Amino acid sequence: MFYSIGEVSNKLDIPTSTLRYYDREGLLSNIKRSNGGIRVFSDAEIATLKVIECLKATGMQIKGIKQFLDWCNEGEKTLQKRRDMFYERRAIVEQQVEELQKTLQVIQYKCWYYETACEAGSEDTLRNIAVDDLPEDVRKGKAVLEKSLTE
Amino acid sequence: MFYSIGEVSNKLDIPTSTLRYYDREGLLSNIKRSNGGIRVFSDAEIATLKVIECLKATGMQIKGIKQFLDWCNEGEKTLQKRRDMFYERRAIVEQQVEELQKTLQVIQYKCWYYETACEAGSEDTLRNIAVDDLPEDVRKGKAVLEKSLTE
DNA sequence: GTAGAACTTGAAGTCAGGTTTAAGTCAAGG
DNA sequence: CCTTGACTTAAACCTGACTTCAAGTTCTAC
Repeated sequence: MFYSIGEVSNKLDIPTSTLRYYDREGLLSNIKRSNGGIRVFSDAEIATLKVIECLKATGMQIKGIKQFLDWCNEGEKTLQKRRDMFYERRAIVEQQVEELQKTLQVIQYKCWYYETACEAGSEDTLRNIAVDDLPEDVRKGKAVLEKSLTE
Repeated sequence: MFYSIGEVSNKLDIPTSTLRYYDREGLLSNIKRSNGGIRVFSDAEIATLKVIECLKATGMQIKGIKQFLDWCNEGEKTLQKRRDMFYERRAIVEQQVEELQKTLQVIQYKCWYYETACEAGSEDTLRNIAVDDLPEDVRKGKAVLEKSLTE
């Protein structure tokens, strides 16, 4: 139920220096201290840290995460703000997934390209290759790389 | 066929300062100069910049991208290294997509949570909610957040 | 041939997100 | 009491990826 900073560090695989940094930045504003001044993490802080990790994974920066956590502390009058923030995050993450999948297609084309080149021992045969000679699944990747910019 | 740094900046939407920075870091080692010393970008550099953007999008850092471009300049003896690099990148990006989709599920749960709370005007009803009361598509997101760490 | 826009450089500055250091304090076991 | 390991702080430091600055040069159009 209660954890030291070292225990939390092990459990969540976050360096203690980072946990202290988060606290310094106001991300753990409700954390209790022992009489001696030592941080006492509870399940509430564990939950907060998981949300922090999640928001970080969406590319949100510490400032923005602090804003959200501050809203949480302000109570129910900020419910809409928090909802809107998550709606916005959802749109951003959906966009990121799309981008990443486009990137993956290019990488897949490159994998095919280099595998073919390695088999042939040279890039020569690949230089003037027709689209029809490409495997179905790597055409899009090549097209992304060659998309004209004057349009 | 040939472009000034400003034209490339417009076409690819990359600041001129960044293009100069890439050059300084050795990412455009083959770029020609005019008699006056002004950079002359050709389609080769445009292609290089698109690959740079792609690799950056996979989270690769400038150093690693330079390594790859150096291999390209070393000729066909580095074909395997380049192939292996792209194989590794593919694995990394596939992992990133997975992670991002897990994150998206959590965000979707949070969207549902706050939408429900906003409708009710309060978080009270949400506090002791049973898993069965959750819409199918947000259960996983909640589970990710609540996954125990002691296992 | 001159104005003004666009280019050049090296060096310094910025920003986010931590990490490290130094000097000290706390908690548990012998 | 004393050691040992985990904790505390403020402040300095670090890295990556740029960006900005200052001072000067080149290119383009008239």
